[in-house]
Amino acid sequence: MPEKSAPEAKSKPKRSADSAERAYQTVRKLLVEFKLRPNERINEVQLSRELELSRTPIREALNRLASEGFVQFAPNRGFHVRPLSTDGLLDLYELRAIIEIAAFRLMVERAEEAELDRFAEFWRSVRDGYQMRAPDEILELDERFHMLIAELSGNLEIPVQLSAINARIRFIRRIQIEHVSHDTNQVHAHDEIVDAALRRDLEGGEAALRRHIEMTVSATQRALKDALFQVYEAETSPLQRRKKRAARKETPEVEK
Amino acid sequence: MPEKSAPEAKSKPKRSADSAERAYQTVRKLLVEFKLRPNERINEVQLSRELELSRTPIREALNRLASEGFVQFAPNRGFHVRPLSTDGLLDLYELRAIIEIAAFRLMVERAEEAELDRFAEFWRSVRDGYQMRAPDEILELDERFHMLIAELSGNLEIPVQLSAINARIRFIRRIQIEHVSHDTNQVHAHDEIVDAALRRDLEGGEAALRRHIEMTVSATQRALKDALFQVYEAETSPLQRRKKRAARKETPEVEK
DNA sequence: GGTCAATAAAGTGTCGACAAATATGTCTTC
DNA sequence: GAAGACATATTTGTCGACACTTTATTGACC
Repeated sequence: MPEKSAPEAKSKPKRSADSAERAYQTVRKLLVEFKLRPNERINEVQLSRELELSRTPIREALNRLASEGFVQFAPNRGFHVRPLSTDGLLDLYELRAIIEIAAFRLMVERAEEAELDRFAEFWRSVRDGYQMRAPDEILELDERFHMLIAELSGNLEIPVQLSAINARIRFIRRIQIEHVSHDTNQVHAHDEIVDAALRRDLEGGEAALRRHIEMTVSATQRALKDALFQVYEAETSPLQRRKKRAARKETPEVEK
Repeated sequence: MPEKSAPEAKSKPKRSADSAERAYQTVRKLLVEFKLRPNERINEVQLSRELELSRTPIREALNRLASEGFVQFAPNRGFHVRPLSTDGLLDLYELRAIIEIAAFRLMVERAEEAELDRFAEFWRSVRDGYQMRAPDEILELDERFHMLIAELSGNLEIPVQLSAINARIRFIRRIQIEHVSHDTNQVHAHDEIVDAALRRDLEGGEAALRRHIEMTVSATQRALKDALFQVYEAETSPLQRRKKRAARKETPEVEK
Protein backbone atom coordinates (compact mmCIF):
# COMPACT_ATOMS: atom_id res chain seq x y z
CA MET A 1 0.00 0.00 0.00
CA PRO A 2 1.92 2.97 -1.20
CA GLU A 3 -0.87 5.11 0.07
CA LYS A 4 0.53 7.59 2.50
CA SER A 5 4.26 7.61 2.19
CA ALA A 6 4.45 11.33 2.24
CA PRO A 7 3.79 12.95 5.61
CA GLU A 8 7.28 12.68 7.04
CA ALA A 9 8.51 14.40 3.97
CA LYS A 10 11.94 15.68 4.81
CA SER A 11 12.93 12.36 6.29
CA LYS A 12 15.93 11.84 4.10
CA PRO A 13 17.91 14.92 3.23
CA LYS A 14 19.95 12.36 1.41
CA ARG A 15 20.89 14.24 -1.67
CA SER A 16 23.00 12.51 -4.13
CA ALA A 17 20.89 9.76 -5.66
CA ASP A 18 20.86 11.17 -9.18
CA SER A 19 17.54 12.89 -8.94
CA ALA A 20 17.40 13.68 -12.62
CA GLU A 21 17.51 10.02 -13.51
CA ARG A 22 14.86 9.23 -10.97
CA ALA A 23 12.70 12.06 -12.24
CA TYR A 24 13.15 10.80 -15.76
CA GLN A 25 12.09 7.29 -14.90
CA THR A 26 9.16 8.41 -12.82
CA VAL A 27 7.74 10.89 -15.28
CA ARG A 28 8.24 8.48 -18.10
CA LYS A 29 6.24 5.93 -16.19
CA LEU A 30 3.50 8.45 -15.57
CA LEU A 31 3.36 9.11 -19.28
CA VAL A 32 3.36 5.49 -20.30
CA GLU A 33 0.56 4.71 -17.90
CA PHE A 34 -1.49 7.70 -18.89
CA LYS A 35 -1.32 9.14 -15.42
CA LEU A 36 -0.29 12.20 -17.33
CA ARG A 37 -2.69 12.43 -20.20
CA PRO A 38 -2.17 13.37 -23.81
CA ASN A 39 -2.39 17.11 -24.38
CA GLU A 40 -2.21 17.84 -20.69
CA ARG A 41 0.01 20.67 -19.68
CA ILE A 42 2.79 19.67 -17.35
CA ASN A 43 3.22 21.85 -14.32
CA GLU A 44 6.81 21.80 -13.16
CA VAL A 45 6.11 23.03 -9.65
CA GLN A 46 3.40 20.50 -9.07
CA LEU A 47 5.60 17.70 -10.35
CA SER A 48 8.44 18.82 -8.18
CA ARG A 49 6.16 18.67 -5.16
CA GLU A 50 4.95 15.19 -6.10
CA LEU A 51 8.44 13.84 -6.59
CA GLU A 52 9.89 15.87 -3.74
CA LEU A 53 12.60 17.33 -5.88
CA SER A 54 13.48 20.77 -7.05
CA ARG A 55 12.54 21.85 -10.52
CA THR A 56 16.05 21.56 -11.89
CA PRO A 57 16.24 17.78 -12.26
CA ILE A 58 12.64 17.70 -13.40
CA ARG A 59 13.36 20.15 -16.12
CA GLU A 60 16.29 18.02 -17.17
CA ALA A 61 14.11 14.95 -17.32
CA LEU A 62 11.45 16.77 -19.31
CA ASN A 63 14.04 17.92 -21.78
CA ARG A 64 15.13 14.37 -22.33
CA LEU A 65 11.55 13.24 -22.70
CA ALA A 66 10.95 16.02 -25.18
CA SER A 67 13.83 14.88 -27.33
CA GLU A 68 12.37 11.39 -27.30
CA GLY A 69 9.03 12.70 -28.40
CA PHE A 70 7.08 11.90 -25.25
CA VAL A 71 6.35 15.51 -24.51
CA GLN A 72 6.42 18.72 -26.47
CA PHE A 73 7.98 21.97 -25.51
CA ALA A 74 7.05 25.56 -26.27
CA PRO A 75 9.19 28.45 -25.06
CA ASN A 76 7.77 30.30 -22.13
CA ARG A 77 4.85 28.01 -21.87
CA GLY A 78 6.46 24.81 -20.83
CA PHE A 79 5.85 21.18 -21.57
CA HIS A 80 2.78 19.40 -22.84
CA VAL A 81 2.14 15.70 -23.07
CA ARG A 82 2.31 14.66 -26.67
CA PRO A 83 -1.14 14.26 -28.14
CA LEU A 84 -2.24 10.71 -28.78
CA SER A 85 -3.06 10.50 -32.43
CA THR A 86 -3.66 7.44 -34.47
CA ASP A 87 -1.78 8.87 -37.37
CA GLY A 88 1.27 9.54 -35.33
CA LEU A 89 1.34 6.00 -34.06
CA LEU A 90 0.94 4.48 -37.47
CA ASP A 91 3.77 6.64 -38.72
CA LEU A 92 5.95 5.33 -35.95
CA TYR A 93 5.06 1.76 -36.77
CA GLU A 94 5.79 2.37 -40.39
CA LEU A 95 9.17 3.81 -39.60
CA ARG A 96 9.89 0.91 -37.34
CA ALA A 97 9.03 -1.51 -40.12
CA ILE A 98 11.34 0.32 -42.50
CA ILE A 99 14.28 0.14 -40.16
CA GLU A 100 13.65 -3.41 -39.06
CA ILE A 101 13.35 -4.77 -42.52
CA ALA A 102 16.56 -3.04 -43.48
CA ALA A 103 18.18 -4.47 -40.38
CA PHE A 104 17.13 -7.95 -41.35
CA ARG A 105 18.58 -7.45 -44.77
CA LEU A 106 21.88 -6.29 -43.36
CA MET A 107 21.95 -9.11 -40.89
CA VAL A 108 21.47 -11.70 -43.59
CA GLU A 109 24.15 -10.09 -45.69
CA ARG A 110 26.73 -9.56 -43.00
CA ALA A 111 26.31 -11.63 -39.89
CA GLU A 112 28.61 -14.52 -39.14
CA GLU A 113 27.19 -17.98 -39.08
CA ALA A 114 27.79 -18.14 -35.36
CA GLU A 115 25.84 -14.97 -34.78
CA LEU A 116 22.86 -16.25 -36.67
CA ASP A 117 23.04 -19.37 -34.56
CA ARG A 118 22.98 -17.26 -31.46
CA PHE A 119 19.87 -15.56 -32.78
CA ALA A 120 18.18 -18.87 -33.48
CA GLU A 121 19.28 -20.17 -30.13
CA PHE A 122 17.68 -17.25 -28.32
CA TRP A 123 14.39 -17.87 -30.01
CA ARG A 124 14.54 -21.60 -29.35
CA SER A 125 15.18 -20.95 -25.68
CA VAL A 126 12.03 -18.88 -25.23
CA ARG A 127 9.81 -20.40 -27.86
CA ASP A 128 8.04 -22.98 -25.73
CA GLY A 129 5.29 -21.56 -23.64
CA TYR A 130 5.76 -18.18 -25.24
CA GLN A 131 2.05 -17.43 -25.36
CA MET A 132 1.55 -18.52 -21.78
CA ARG A 133 3.70 -15.85 -20.31
CA ALA A 134 2.57 -12.64 -18.73
CA PRO A 135 1.89 -9.79 -21.16
CA ASP A 136 4.83 -7.78 -19.94
CA GLU A 137 7.11 -10.72 -20.49
CA ILE A 138 5.84 -11.34 -23.98
CA LEU A 139 6.35 -7.71 -24.80
CA GLU A 140 9.89 -7.79 -23.52
CA LEU A 141 10.78 -11.01 -25.28
CA ASP A 142 9.35 -9.76 -28.53
CA GLU A 143 11.34 -6.59 -28.21
CA ARG A 144 14.50 -8.53 -27.53
CA PHE A 145 13.85 -10.71 -30.53
CA HIS A 146 13.64 -7.72 -32.78
CA MET A 147 16.46 -5.94 -31.06
CA LEU A 148 18.70 -8.90 -31.72
CA ILE A 149 18.09 -8.51 -35.41
CA ALA A 150 18.96 -4.86 -35.08
CA GLU A 151 22.20 -5.67 -33.33
CA LEU A 152 23.23 -8.32 -35.81
CA SER A 153 22.78 -5.80 -38.61
CA GLY A 154 26.25 -4.58 -37.74
CA ASN A 155 25.08 -0.99 -37.77
CA LEU A 156 25.36 0.45 -34.32
CA GLU A 157 22.88 3.23 -34.96
CA ILE A 158 20.07 0.88 -35.80
CA PRO A 159 19.54 -0.55 -32.34
CA VAL A 160 19.75 2.94 -30.90
CA GLN A 161 17.08 4.32 -33.17
CA LEU A 162 14.92 1.29 -32.84
CA SER A 163 14.92 1.31 -29.10
CA ALA A 164 14.03 4.99 -29.16
CA ILE A 165 11.07 4.18 -31.37
CA ASN A 166 10.12 1.22 -29.25
CA ALA A 167 10.09 3.39 -26.19
CA ARG A 168 7.52 5.59 -27.82
CA ILE A 169 5.17 2.85 -28.88
CA ARG A 170 5.63 0.56 -25.94
CA PHE A 171 2.73 1.97 -24.02
CA ILE A 172 0.35 1.10 -26.80
CA ARG A 173 1.94 -2.26 -27.37
CA ARG A 174 1.33 -3.17 -23.80
CA ILE A 175 -2.33 -2.44 -24.19
CA GLN A 176 -2.36 -4.34 -27.42
CA ILE A 177 -0.84 -7.44 -25.95
CA GLU A 178 -3.09 -7.40 -22.97
CA HIS A 179 -6.29 -6.85 -24.84
CA VAL A 180 -6.00 -8.64 -28.10
CA SER A 181 -6.09 -12.37 -28.35
CA HIS A 182 -2.52 -12.82 -29.34
CA ASP A 183 -2.86 -15.91 -31.40
CA THR A 184 -0.13 -18.36 -32.03
CA ASN A 185 0.67 -16.54 -35.24
CA GLN A 186 3.20 -14.57 -33.31
CA VAL A 187 5.19 -17.69 -32.61
CA HIS A 188 4.79 -18.91 -36.13
CA ALA A 189 5.94 -15.58 -37.50
CA HIS A 190 9.07 -15.66 -35.39
CA ASP A 191 9.71 -19.20 -36.55
CA GLU A 192 9.51 -18.09 -40.14
CA ILE A 193 11.87 -15.21 -39.58
CA VAL A 194 14.46 -17.33 -37.85
CA ASP A 195 14.30 -19.98 -40.53
CA ALA A 196 14.70 -17.45 -43.29
CA ALA A 197 17.66 -15.91 -41.52
CA LEU A 198 19.39 -19.26 -41.18
CA ARG A 199 18.81 -19.96 -44.85
CA ARG A 200 19.95 -16.43 -45.61
CA ASP A 201 16.76 -16.04 -47.52
CA LEU A 202 16.36 -12.32 -48.04
CA GLU A 203 13.06 -12.31 -49.85
CA GLY A 204 11.33 -14.83 -47.66
CA GLY A 205 12.48 -13.27 -44.44
CA GLU A 206 11.56 -9.82 -45.56
CA ALA A 207 8.08 -10.95 -46.49
CA ALA A 208 7.62 -12.76 -43.20
CA LEU A 209 8.85 -9.80 -41.25
CA ARG A 210 6.57 -7.47 -43.12
CA ARG A 211 3.58 -9.68 -42.50
CA HIS A 212 4.48 -9.96 -38.85
CA ILE A 213 4.72 -6.24 -38.39
CA GLU A 214 1.57 -5.53 -40.35
CA MET A 215 -0.30 -7.94 -38.17
CA THR A 216 0.98 -6.16 -35.12
CA VAL A 217 -0.16 -2.86 -36.55
CA SER A 218 -3.69 -3.98 -37.21
CA ALA A 219 -3.87 -5.50 -33.75
CA THR A 220 -2.68 -2.17 -32.48
CA GLN A 221 -5.33 -0.26 -34.31
CA ARG A 222 -7.94 -2.33 -32.60
CA ALA A 223 -6.19 -1.79 -29.31
CA LEU A 224 -6.12 1.91 -29.85
CA LYS A 225 -9.81 2.17 -29.28
CA ASP A 226 -9.35 0.57 -25.91
CA ALA A 227 -6.52 2.95 -25.21
CA LEU A 228 -8.56 5.98 -26.04
CA PHE A 229 -11.26 4.69 -23.76
CA GLN A 230 -8.79 4.09 -21.00
CA VAL A 231 -7.42 7.56 -21.37
CA TYR A 232 -10.52 9.61 -21.67
CA GLU A 233 -13.02 7.62 -19.67
CA ALA A 234 -11.35 5.78 -16.88
CA GLU A 235 -10.59 7.71 -13.77
CA THR A 236 -6.98 7.53 -12.76
CA SER A 237 -4.11 9.67 -11.74
CA PRO A 238 -3.41 10.73 -8.20
CA LEU A 239 -1.62 13.56 -9.95
CA GLN A 240 -4.79 14.68 -11.54
CA ARG A 241 -6.34 16.26 -8.52
CA ARG A 242 -7.68 19.61 -9.17
CA LYS A 243 -7.70 21.04 -5.75
CA LYS A 244 -8.62 24.21 -7.52
CA ARG A 245 -11.57 26.07 -6.38
CA ALA A 246 -14.23 23.65 -7.62
CA ALA A 247 -15.69 24.29 -4.19
CA ARG A 248 -16.39 27.88 -5.03
CA LYS A 249 -19.10 28.14 -7.56
CA GLU A 250 -20.97 24.95 -6.94
CA THR A 251 -23.58 25.09 -9.60
CA PRO A 252 -24.37 21.41 -10.04
CA GLU A 253 -25.90 21.76 -13.39
CA VAL A 254 -25.21 19.87 -16.53
CA GLU A 255 -22.62 17.62 -15.01
CA LYS A 256 -19.91 16.51 -17.36
CA MET B 1 35.32 55.28 -24.58
CA PRO B 2 35.88 54.31 -21.01
CA GLU B 3 38.81 52.02 -20.62
CA LYS B 4 37.22 50.31 -17.71
CA SER B 5 38.62 47.00 -18.89
CA ALA B 6 36.98 44.29 -16.92
CA PRO B 7 34.08 45.70 -14.97
CA GLU B 8 31.97 46.18 -18.05
CA ALA B 9 30.75 42.72 -17.38
CA LYS B 10 27.25 43.43 -16.21
CA SER B 11 26.67 45.82 -19.04
CA LYS B 12 23.45 44.23 -20.16
CA PRO B 13 21.35 42.86 -17.36
CA LYS B 14 19.04 42.16 -20.21
CA ARG B 15 17.73 38.81 -19.25
CA SER B 16 14.98 37.42 -21.27
CA ALA B 17 16.48 36.50 -24.60
CA ASP B 18 16.01 32.75 -24.25
CA SER B 19 19.51 32.00 -23.09
CA ALA B 20 19.07 28.29 -23.46
CA GLU B 21 18.37 28.61 -27.14
CA ARG B 22 21.30 30.90 -27.59
CA ALA B 23 23.54 28.52 -25.68
CA TYR B 24 22.31 25.66 -27.81
CA GLN B 25 23.06 27.45 -31.04
CA THR B 26 26.43 28.67 -29.88
CA VAL B 27 27.68 25.39 -28.50
CA ARG B 28 26.39 23.55 -31.51
CA LYS B 29 28.37 25.90 -33.68
CA LEU B 30 31.47 25.32 -31.60
CA LEU B 31 31.02 21.61 -32.09
CA VAL B 32 30.40 21.80 -35.80
CA GLU B 33 33.47 23.93 -36.29
CA PHE B 34 35.66 21.75 -34.11
CA LYS B 35 36.29 24.60 -31.72
CA LEU B 36 35.32 21.98 -29.24
CA ARG B 37 37.15 18.88 -30.25
CA PRO B 38 36.12 15.25 -30.33
CA ASN B 39 36.70 13.52 -27.00
CA GLU B 40 37.29 16.80 -25.26
CA ARG B 41 35.67 17.19 -21.91
CA ILE B 42 33.22 20.05 -21.73
CA ASN B 43 33.63 22.29 -18.74
CA GLU B 44 30.34 23.85 -17.80
CA VAL B 45 31.79 26.62 -15.72
CA GLN B 46 34.21 27.64 -18.40
CA LEU B 47 31.51 27.62 -21.01
CA SER B 48 29.26 29.69 -18.83
CA ARG B 49 32.00 32.28 -18.51
CA GLU B 50 32.57 32.35 -22.24
CA LEU B 51 28.91 32.77 -23.05
CA GLU B 52 28.24 34.98 -20.04
CA LEU B 53 25.41 32.84 -18.84
CA SER B 54 24.78 30.76 -15.82
CA ARG B 55 25.23 27.04 -15.97
CA THR B 56 21.52 26.28 -16.05
CA PRO B 57 20.78 27.17 -19.68
CA ILE B 58 24.09 25.67 -20.71
CA ARG B 59 23.20 22.43 -19.09
CA GLU B 60 19.89 22.48 -20.87
CA ALA B 61 21.60 23.04 -24.18
CA LEU B 62 24.06 20.25 -23.50
CA ASN B 63 21.25 17.89 -22.70
CA ARG B 64 19.65 18.63 -26.00
CA LEU B 65 22.93 18.16 -27.78
CA ALA B 66 23.41 14.89 -25.98
CA SER B 67 20.08 13.59 -27.16
CA GLU B 68 21.07 14.51 -30.68
CA GLY B 69 24.31 12.63 -30.32
CA PHE B 70 26.67 15.57 -30.52
CA VAL B 71 27.96 15.06 -27.03
CA GLN B 72 27.95 12.22 -24.58
CA PHE B 73 27.02 12.31 -20.96
CA ALA B 74 28.29 10.36 -17.97
CA PRO B 75 26.82 10.89 -14.51
CA ASN B 76 28.98 12.92 -12.19
CA ARG B 77 31.55 13.49 -14.83
CA GLY B 78 29.70 15.65 -17.24
CA PHE B 79 29.68 15.99 -20.97
CA HIS B 80 32.24 14.96 -23.55
CA VAL B 81 32.33 15.79 -27.20
CA ARG B 82 31.37 12.75 -29.18
CA PRO B 83 34.43 10.99 -30.54
CA LEU B 84 34.95 11.34 -34.24
CA SER B 85 34.93 7.82 -35.53
CA THR B 86 34.69 6.68 -39.08
CA ASP B 87 32.56 3.72 -38.17
CA GLY B 88 29.99 5.79 -36.42
CA LEU B 89 29.68 8.09 -39.36
CA LEU B 90 29.29 5.33 -41.87
CA ASP B 91 26.58 3.81 -39.75
CA LEU B 92 24.77 7.11 -39.74
CA TYR B 93 25.03 7.43 -43.47
CA GLU B 94 23.77 3.94 -43.91
CA LEU B 95 20.79 4.60 -41.73
CA ARG B 96 20.12 7.78 -43.60
CA ALA B 97 20.15 5.89 -46.88
CA ILE B 98 17.72 3.34 -45.51
CA ILE B 99 15.23 5.94 -44.41
CA GLU B 100 15.60 8.10 -47.48
CA ILE B 101 15.11 5.28 -49.90
CA ALA B 102 12.04 4.20 -48.03
CA ALA B 103 10.81 7.78 -48.10
CA PHE B 104 11.25 7.91 -51.83
CA ARG B 105 9.29 4.73 -52.19
CA LEU B 106 6.46 6.06 -50.08
CA MET B 107 6.46 9.34 -51.93
CA VAL B 108 6.14 7.62 -55.28
CA GLU B 109 3.35 5.44 -53.96
CA ARG B 110 1.38 8.09 -52.16
CA ALA B 111 2.08 11.63 -53.21
CA GLU B 112 -0.41 13.60 -55.25
CA GLU B 113 0.58 14.65 -58.70
CA ALA B 114 0.62 18.25 -57.60
CA GLU B 115 3.02 17.49 -54.79
CA LEU B 116 5.43 15.78 -57.11
CA ASP B 117 5.24 18.83 -59.31
CA ARG B 118 6.09 21.01 -56.38
CA PHE B 119 9.12 18.83 -55.77
CA ALA B 120 10.22 19.08 -59.38
CA GLU B 121 9.57 22.79 -59.33
CA PHE B 122 11.82 23.29 -56.33
CA TRP B 123 14.66 21.51 -58.00
CA ARG B 124 14.16 23.40 -61.25
CA SER B 125 14.25 26.70 -59.37
CA VAL B 126 17.65 26.03 -57.85
CA ARG B 127 19.19 23.83 -60.48
CA ASP B 128 20.96 26.47 -62.50
CA GLY B 129 24.16 27.63 -60.99
CA TYR B 130 23.87 25.04 -58.27
CA GLN B 131 27.57 24.23 -58.25
CA MET B 132 28.55 27.89 -58.24
CA ARG B 133 27.05 28.64 -54.91
CA ALA B 134 28.82 28.88 -51.62
CA PRO B 135 29.42 25.57 -49.83
CA ASP B 136 26.99 26.40 -47.07
CA GLU B 137 24.29 27.14 -49.60
CA ILE B 138 24.86 23.93 -51.49
CA LEU B 139 24.68 22.00 -48.28
CA GLU B 140 21.44 23.64 -47.34
CA LEU B 141 19.86 23.20 -50.74
CA ASP B 142 20.86 19.58 -50.85
CA GLU B 143 19.35 19.03 -47.44
CA ARG B 144 16.14 20.72 -48.49
CA PHE B 145 16.00 18.57 -51.59
CA HIS B 146 16.19 15.43 -49.54
CA MET B 147 13.94 16.79 -46.85
CA LEU B 148 11.27 17.45 -49.42
CA ILE B 149 11.28 13.79 -50.32
CA ALA B 150 10.93 12.97 -46.66
CA GLU B 151 7.97 15.27 -46.31
CA LEU B 152 6.20 13.97 -49.37
CA SER B 153 6.46 10.47 -47.99
CA GLY B 154 3.38 11.29 -45.98
CA ASN B 155 4.97 9.92 -42.84
CA LEU B 156 5.49 12.71 -40.38
CA GLU B 157 8.14 10.85 -38.41
CA ILE B 158 10.44 10.50 -41.35
CA PRO B 159 11.40 14.15 -41.70
CA VAL B 160 11.89 14.35 -37.96
CA GLN B 161 14.26 11.42 -37.84
CA LEU B 162 16.03 12.47 -40.96
CA SER B 163 16.71 15.96 -39.76
CA ALA B 164 18.03 14.56 -36.51
CA ILE B 165 20.42 12.40 -38.47
CA ASN B 166 21.35 15.26 -40.73
CA ALA B 167 22.18 17.38 -37.77
CA ARG B 168 24.69 14.80 -36.67
CA ILE B 169 26.45 14.46 -39.98
CA ARG B 170 26.23 18.03 -41.09
CA PHE B 171 29.57 19.00 -39.67
CA ILE B 172 31.32 16.44 -41.77
CA ARG B 173 29.25 17.22 -44.81
CA ARG B 174 30.33 20.80 -44.66
CA ILE B 175 33.93 19.76 -44.76
CA GLN B 176 33.18 17.36 -47.55
CA ILE B 177 31.55 19.99 -49.70
CA GLU B 178 34.27 22.47 -49.08
CA HIS B 179 37.16 20.16 -49.72
CA VAL B 180 36.11 17.74 -52.34
CA SER B 181 35.67 18.75 -55.92
CA HIS B 182 31.94 18.45 -55.98
CA ASP B 183 31.54 17.46 -59.56
CA THR B 184 28.45 18.03 -61.55
CA ASN B 185 27.34 14.53 -60.77
CA GLN B 186 25.45 15.98 -57.88
CA VAL B 187 23.23 17.93 -60.23
CA HIS B 188 22.85 15.00 -62.54
CA ALA B 189 21.90 12.73 -59.67
CA HIS B 190 19.21 15.11 -58.54
CA ASP B 191 17.94 15.29 -62.10
CA GLU B 192 17.64 11.54 -62.23
CA ILE B 193 15.80 11.38 -58.96
CA VAL B 194 13.30 14.03 -59.94
CA ASP B 195 12.67 12.38 -63.28
CA ALA B 196 12.11 9.00 -61.71
CA ALA B 197 9.70 10.50 -59.22
CA LEU B 198 7.67 12.15 -61.93
CA ARG B 199 7.51 8.88 -63.83
CA ARG B 200 6.70 7.11 -60.55
CA ASP B 201 9.55 4.82 -61.37
CA LEU B 202 10.31 3.03 -58.12
CA GLU B 203 13.22 0.94 -59.23
CA GLY B 204 14.97 3.63 -61.21
CA GLY B 205 14.60 6.26 -58.54
CA GLU B 206 15.75 3.93 -55.84
CA ALA B 207 18.83 3.02 -57.81
CA ALA B 208 19.63 6.65 -58.54
CA LEU B 209 19.15 7.63 -54.93
CA ARG B 210 21.33 4.82 -53.77
CA ARG B 211 24.08 5.77 -56.17
CA HIS B 212 23.80 9.39 -55.11
CA ILE B 213 24.13 8.59 -51.45
CA GLU B 214 26.94 6.14 -51.98
CA MET B 215 28.83 8.77 -53.87
CA THR B 216 28.33 11.17 -51.02
CA VAL B 217 29.65 8.59 -48.62
CA SER B 218 32.83 7.94 -50.50
CA ALA B 219 33.38 11.67 -50.86
CA THR B 220 32.90 11.88 -47.13
CA GLN B 221 35.46 9.23 -46.46
CA ARG B 222 37.99 11.21 -48.38
CA ALA B 223 36.95 14.32 -46.54
CA LEU B 224 37.33 12.60 -43.24
CA LYS B 225 41.08 12.59 -43.56
CA ASP B 226 41.02 16.32 -43.96
CA ALA B 227 38.76 16.58 -41.01
CA LEU B 228 41.04 14.55 -38.81
CA PHE B 229 43.89 16.73 -39.85
CA GLN B 230 41.96 19.87 -39.17
CA VAL B 231 41.03 18.60 -35.75
CA TYR B 232 44.28 17.24 -34.51
CA GLU B 233 46.83 19.39 -36.25
CA ALA B 234 45.50 22.85 -36.84
CA GLU B 235 45.60 25.23 -33.96
CA THR B 236 42.24 26.80 -33.25
CA SER B 237 39.88 27.41 -30.44
CA PRO B 238 39.91 30.58 -28.41
CA LEU B 239 38.21 28.35 -25.89
CA GLN B 240 41.27 26.26 -25.59
CA ARG B 241 43.27 28.67 -23.45
CA ARG B 242 44.75 27.20 -20.44
CA LYS B 243 45.16 30.16 -18.23
CA LYS B 244 46.22 27.76 -15.55
CA ARG B 245 48.80 28.71 -13.12
CA ALA B 246 51.75 28.94 -15.49
CA ALA B 247 52.54 32.20 -13.70
CA ARG B 248 52.94 30.78 -10.27
CA LYS B 249 55.93 28.59 -9.99
CA GLU B 250 58.18 30.10 -12.53
CA THR B 251 60.88 27.51 -12.40
CA PRO B 252 62.06 27.57 -15.97
CA GLU B 253 63.45 24.12 -15.75
CA VAL B 254 62.94 20.96 -17.61
CA GLU B 255 59.19 21.14 -17.38
CA LYS B 256 57.21 19.44 -20.08
C1' DG C 1 62.55 5.99 -7.95
C1' DG C 2 57.91 4.34 -7.64
C1' DT C 3 53.46 3.25 -5.34
C1' DC C 4 49.94 4.40 -2.59
C1' DA C 5 47.15 7.34 0.71
C1' DA C 6 45.72 11.62 2.37
C1' DT C 7 44.42 16.03 1.08
C1' DA C 8 43.36 19.89 -1.82
C1' DA C 9 41.37 21.58 -6.03
C1' DA C 10 38.11 21.46 -9.57
C1' DG C 11 33.80 20.16 -11.39
C1' DT C 12 29.13 18.45 -11.32
C1' DG C 13 24.28 18.00 -9.20
C1' DT C 14 20.64 20.17 -6.89
C1' DC C 15 18.46 23.71 -4.54
C1' DG C 16 15.75 28.01 -3.30
C1' DA C 17 15.05 32.64 -4.84
C1' DC C 18 13.68 36.01 -7.92
C1' DA C 19 12.72 38.20 -12.57
C1' DA C 20 10.25 37.84 -16.96
C1' DA C 21 6.36 36.10 -19.24
C1' DT C 22 1.88 34.29 -19.56
C1' DA C 23 -2.62 33.28 -17.91
C1' DT C 24 -6.55 34.59 -15.01
C1' DG C 25 -9.74 37.57 -12.92
C1' DT C 26 -12.00 42.12 -12.31
C1' DC C 27 -13.68 46.39 -13.49
C1' DT C 28 -15.09 49.86 -16.78
C1' DT C 29 -17.42 51.37 -20.70
C1' DC C 30 -20.57 51.09 -24.20
C1' DG D 1 -24.39 41.70 -21.46
C1' DA D 2 -19.92 41.80 -24.32
C1' DA D 3 -15.33 43.64 -25.26
C1' DG D 4 -11.48 45.55 -23.79
C1' DA D 5 -8.08 47.58 -20.22
C1' DC D 6 -5.97 46.95 -16.20
C1' DA D 7 -4.45 44.43 -12.04
C1' DT D 8 -3.26 40.02 -9.97
C1' DA D 9 -1.83 35.28 -9.77
C1' DT D 10 0.45 31.50 -11.68
C1' DT D 11 4.17 29.58 -14.19
C1' DT D 12 8.46 29.49 -16.58
C1' DG D 13 13.52 31.01 -17.15
C1' DT D 14 17.77 32.05 -15.07
C1' DC D 15 20.79 32.81 -11.44
C1' DG D 16 24.17 32.25 -7.52
C1' DA D 17 25.13 29.26 -3.69
C1' DC D 18 26.44 25.09 -1.73
C1' DA D 19 26.78 19.84 -1.13
C1' DC D 20 28.73 15.89 -3.12
C1' DT D 21 32.08 13.45 -6.57
C1' DT D 22 35.79 13.14 -9.19
C1' DT D 23 40.40 14.44 -10.34
C1' DA D 24 44.90 16.43 -9.37
C1' DT D 25 48.63 17.26 -5.97
C1' DT D 26 51.39 16.34 -2.31
C1' DG D 27 53.97 13.63 0.76
C1' DA D 28 55.01 9.31 3.28
C1' DC D 29 56.69 4.96 2.86
C1' DC D 30 58.83 0.90 0.69
